[in-house]
Amino acid sequence: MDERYEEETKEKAPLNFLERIIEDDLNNGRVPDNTIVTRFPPEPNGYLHIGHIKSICLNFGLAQKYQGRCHLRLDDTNPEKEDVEYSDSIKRDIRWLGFEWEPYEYHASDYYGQLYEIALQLIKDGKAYVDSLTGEQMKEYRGTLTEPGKNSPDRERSIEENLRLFEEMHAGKHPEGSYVLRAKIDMASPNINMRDPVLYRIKFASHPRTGDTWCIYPMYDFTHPISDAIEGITHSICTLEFEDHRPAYDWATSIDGIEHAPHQYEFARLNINYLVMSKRRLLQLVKLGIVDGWDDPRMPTISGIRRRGYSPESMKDFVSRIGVAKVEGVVDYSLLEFCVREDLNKRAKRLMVVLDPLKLVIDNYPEDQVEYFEAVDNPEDPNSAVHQIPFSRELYIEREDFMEVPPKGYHRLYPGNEIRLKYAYYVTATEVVKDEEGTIVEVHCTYDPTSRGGATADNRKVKGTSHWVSASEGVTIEARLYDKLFLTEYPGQKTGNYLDDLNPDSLKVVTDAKAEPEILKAQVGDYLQFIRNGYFCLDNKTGKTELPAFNRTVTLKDSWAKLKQKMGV
RNA sequence: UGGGAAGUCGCCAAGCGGUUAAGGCUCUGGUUUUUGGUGCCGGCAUCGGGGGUUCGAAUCCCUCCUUCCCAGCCA
Repeated sequence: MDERYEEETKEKAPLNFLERIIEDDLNNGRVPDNTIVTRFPPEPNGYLHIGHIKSICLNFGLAQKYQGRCHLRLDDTNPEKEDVEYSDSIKRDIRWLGFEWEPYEYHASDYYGQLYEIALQLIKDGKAYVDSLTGEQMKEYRGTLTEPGKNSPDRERSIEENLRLFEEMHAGKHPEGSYVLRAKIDMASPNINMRDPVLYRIKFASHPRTGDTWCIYPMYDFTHPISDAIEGITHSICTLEFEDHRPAYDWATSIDGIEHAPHQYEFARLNINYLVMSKRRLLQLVKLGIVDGWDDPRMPTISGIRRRGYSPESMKDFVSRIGVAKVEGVVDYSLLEFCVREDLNKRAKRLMVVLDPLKLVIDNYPEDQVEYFEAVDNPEDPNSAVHQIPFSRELYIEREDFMEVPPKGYHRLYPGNEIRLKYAYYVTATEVVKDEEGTIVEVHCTYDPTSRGGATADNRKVKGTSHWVSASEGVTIEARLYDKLFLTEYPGQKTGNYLDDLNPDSLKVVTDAKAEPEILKAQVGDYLQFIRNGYFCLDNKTGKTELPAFNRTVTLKDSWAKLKQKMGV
């Protein structure tokens, strides 16, 4: 009825700058076959981390949105650092996120032959030369940020000589470091990347894919743009630090004979506070044994995230919420947690698990009786299944849920107070049993048989509801309580050493948590909520050995903890 | 001091000469609740500074300031 309303609901979500470019290109016929082609080009020299998720979602997402395609290209031009172990993990991680590249899987090494031919052509055209400067000398000749560089003495070497030398490099006749092939561009360029960049270096290293076929390997600035061109990439999206390389990219895609000219666009990489993301630091955490491996649940690697219990859907949602721009910012860790909680709240099966057990004895409950209560698997789901929970005279409740002398605002169990045991009965604490040291070892209470199911006919209210586990029927599990790996927003900012900011309590292992028997049905990959404690998942490594181990994905929001802190309790 | 880029709420981020300057997270009031969870309702910025153009500027121009990236035979 209201046209304006109609229009508003039809209104498109705002486009990010890349979508705008693509739509503009599409609308102006600048895209061959009207099919955009992107690529995700990781170097197989480490595990993918959460920062890569942004790039993956961008490249695959854009291709999906505009009905194009996205290639997976392993950028393997440095055999010294790369390994198939990494390639395998990269593929596993992309698939986990729900993206598929088949049949478009490529390797930069697929193009070594073509790259070599192009290099030869460049030499013949007088656009590249073999340089014998040492690394040290090259640095000197390169100049500085403010001073121009100067030409290498080899810059005017004859084409024949260059050809001969390059072929000899290829044939393995020269040792590593003796020669490189350089582009002849401009040693006085204000852009250092254009001061005759190295195209090829000699490396007598065995390549994971090409073995010992090559002893010269092409550099990124040469390989990447040409790989893009060969594959028909239309939009080559990378991070901001490559902005300075765009002229080199354009130089390479303008080489005679290269028909398709893709374009490079740069976006700001993802930064999240309280996290370290560089491959160097992640590798160090693994090597120093600070974490359990690349897939330690505290690691921001995709494999760590997966083991921690984060869902791929929540990660994609996270990426879509942070947006895409050229501003280098730092996203709040709280947004990440929000996305995980939001998704898990909708899908996690609820279970009662007591992490810090305190025995609760119901004095007026029949000694050997066991009765069952029905629990909803997921109250967020109107069609949720249900399961049964055994109840008995002796139970465990969370130690935090009882206090002998409660502070103001505490409405859990304390002497004389009545609370609800979720799904079961109302109980009132009557007596406390302590050991010699004065620690509470047992709480006694009485229950109201008419409150069966957790409500009474007189409709009287209780302020607290606790979860519980039957002492006789419950099972013991291991729970790994993960917290942030770092204590500060920007690890290392103060001392210069990020290891100084490690959180000593980033992992607490509880080996005597008590759970309702239903937990034994949990499978790897299931999303669980331990009621009032947080989201958990069965660890995907230890599986079910003696003690099933569960990893805490994230806690529930805890406004009581916040209140307590504010009151200074 | 060379080149490249960026500056809109505590954090992301829309906005593209005329809007009460979207939205999300955080924070914060209230409400619902057999999870102190969830849900629901509400609160929270004049756009890095200064000039100018214009009837009108976050949006255009000038200038200053701040931050980030670049001197691997890494990617």
